[in-house]
Amino acid sequence: MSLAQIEYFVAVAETGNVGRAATILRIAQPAVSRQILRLEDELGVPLFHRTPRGMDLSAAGKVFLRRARTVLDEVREAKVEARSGRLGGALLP
Amino acid sequence: MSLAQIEYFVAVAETGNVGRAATILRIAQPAVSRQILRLEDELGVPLFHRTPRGMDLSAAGKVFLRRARTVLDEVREAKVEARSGRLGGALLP
DNA sequence: CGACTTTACGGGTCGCGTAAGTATA
DNA sequence: TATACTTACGCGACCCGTAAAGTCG
Repeated sequence: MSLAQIEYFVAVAETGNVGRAATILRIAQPAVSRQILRLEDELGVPLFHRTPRGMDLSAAGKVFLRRARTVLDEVREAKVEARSGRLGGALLP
Repeated sequence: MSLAQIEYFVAVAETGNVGRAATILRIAQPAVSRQILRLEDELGVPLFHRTPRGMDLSAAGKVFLRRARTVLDEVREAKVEARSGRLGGALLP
């Protein structure tokens, strides 16, 4: 699993559409489709139900989405905090 | 930034030693050293102080370590939850 | 039929491992 | 000189983009 896969997954989940997610991510549709498939393969669970109109989150997908967002948020915060030297909520001597 | 870089960073932070971290990670030392350098370069902040006896966390490194552990924990939980189909704290019909 | 997703294929990039180099007490 | 980190180099794997194929209401 990679951070890129998690980003792609969130984008597809939010748009319900691989093509639209790809546009937002500024990459081609097959790249997004492949990484979603690879992610599902690694997890062993489908994250979406495929319909002729797009992608619909499965039960496992809904669960995964929460964690995926948390991961991306934490990564963003980690970057900001490390760069600014700010402490993360705890006081260290 | 990649999940591998975060894993390597945590391993080095916990061992205080690139070589030992590499052994734990079952990869060669240069691989670990390079990813740490690349991570520091991306953040623009040194995460460790280099000493003749190993690597010592910098202030930024200590801050980053908290977030790094959270990220890895969330990723682990995401996998487990998605595979088991368990809900993440919310009740859905 | 129509919109969407998936597979095939070629090229560029990234990461690892081995080996050599650098630095400090 | 001993220990640990860093750079050089060659190779394999991964990812992307374009193009073609498959799927389902």
